[in-house]
Amino acid sequence: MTAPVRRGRPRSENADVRILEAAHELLVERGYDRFAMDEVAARAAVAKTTLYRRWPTKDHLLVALVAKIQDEVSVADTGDIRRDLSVYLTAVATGLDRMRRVGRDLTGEEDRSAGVVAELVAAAARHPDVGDVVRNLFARRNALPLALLDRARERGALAPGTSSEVLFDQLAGALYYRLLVTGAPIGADYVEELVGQVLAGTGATRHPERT
Amino acid sequence: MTAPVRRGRPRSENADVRILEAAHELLVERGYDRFAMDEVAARAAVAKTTLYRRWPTKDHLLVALVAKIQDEVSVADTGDIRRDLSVYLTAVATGLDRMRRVGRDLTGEEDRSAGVVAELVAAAARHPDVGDVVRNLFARRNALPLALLDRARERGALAPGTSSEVLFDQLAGALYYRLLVTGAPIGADYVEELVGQVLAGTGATRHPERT
DNA sequence: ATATTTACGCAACGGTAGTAGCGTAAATGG
DNA sequence: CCATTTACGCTACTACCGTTGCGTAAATAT
Repeated sequence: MTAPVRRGRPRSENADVRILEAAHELLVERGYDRFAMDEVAARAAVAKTTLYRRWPTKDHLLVALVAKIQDEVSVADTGDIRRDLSVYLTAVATGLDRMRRVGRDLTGEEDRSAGVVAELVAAAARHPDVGDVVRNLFARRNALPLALLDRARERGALAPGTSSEVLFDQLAGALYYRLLVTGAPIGADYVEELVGQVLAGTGATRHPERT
Repeated sequence: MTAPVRRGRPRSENADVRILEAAHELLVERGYDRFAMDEVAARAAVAKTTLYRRWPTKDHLLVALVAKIQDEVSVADTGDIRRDLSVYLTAVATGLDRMRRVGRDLTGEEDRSAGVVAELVAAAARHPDVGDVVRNLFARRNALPLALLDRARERGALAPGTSSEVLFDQLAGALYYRLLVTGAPIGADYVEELVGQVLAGTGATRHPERT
């Protein structure tokens, strides 16, 4: 798949590794907004121009980094759609909260920290190509839970007319809305109530059905 | 309520007006990220220090500006909760889309523009006090539709157990999720489907009831 | 071997956010 | 009238993002 045999001096893979490691450290230490390209270059022992040869802006670098390190959220399919969704969304909420706190932990200073998710959203809005990466990221991330909903409908656990996509928007949207906009807490009880209320209209059985 | 009779030279109200006007113009022309404080100062014929005496950062200024100019979205209560919600959410979606395009219109250049909403969300995550302003903004903005849902439940058009707040999260959340994260389009048809699916579980009558 | 191509490091630069120091202007309090 | 207090304008400064120019290093092509 990849033996392009390019002409000039090849990119230093070593530099790639060192840059991404330094960036990872720095993101965790400082958060998105206090993250400085100059310091990445210094820590990776690389000229700043080498950074910009690979990623045109700080946003591009950080989105690429997050895309690389984002942990997959596993999806269980026990046949009990209500339970499976609760478990999945709770895991997502935990992950989001951890992302939100990145850069806040080691500094006892004034809380000017990032909110990585919010910054990624802004970066996606600033640069169309970053937006593509972010949307792709979420598309891959959401594929499994969407498939879960589709299977549930096929087995008759959801009303046939309901759209999996809209259903997922209701669930994930509520979480992100609270995280990014209202700042309201997202506890296990909230997730439970949300899933219950979303599934109430779908004819989901309160107890699991087997295929 | 306010005659504090302060000691020294008073703030120039004239400067306040000129600054906010200049900022408004500049935000519309350039969008959030290309908005430059230096240029605001120049256009308002004011020293840059005068800006920073009033708002500690660019984010603070722009959030204050948006809070000031945001247009109220009116809420009709015809007794048909399904219809009222559709109308309301469509108005919100239109407003959001207009906000998203701010700064893109007059430049034929490369599309690096802002997405005011995304930047506000990021600003709220960066500065706790800006977060307070933003949350307050949304709380006021959402008061009327929430009251609409409460009245609907009281008159029996919604199942008694359903939470207005969670219900609203499903609706607004789906919109903002599409706007900020997935970038999926938000048409009138989508709003219709969303409202239908959200209300399906609430026992909302398909035709209005009168009290 | 030599030419070509691409990457690297280095240094300097322009643009923007935000800060600091200082002299001056406009208000209040005695 | 005069001291005090706060606002204003001006200049200069630091920090960071992103760019440019140039000399050098490492690969391929002939």
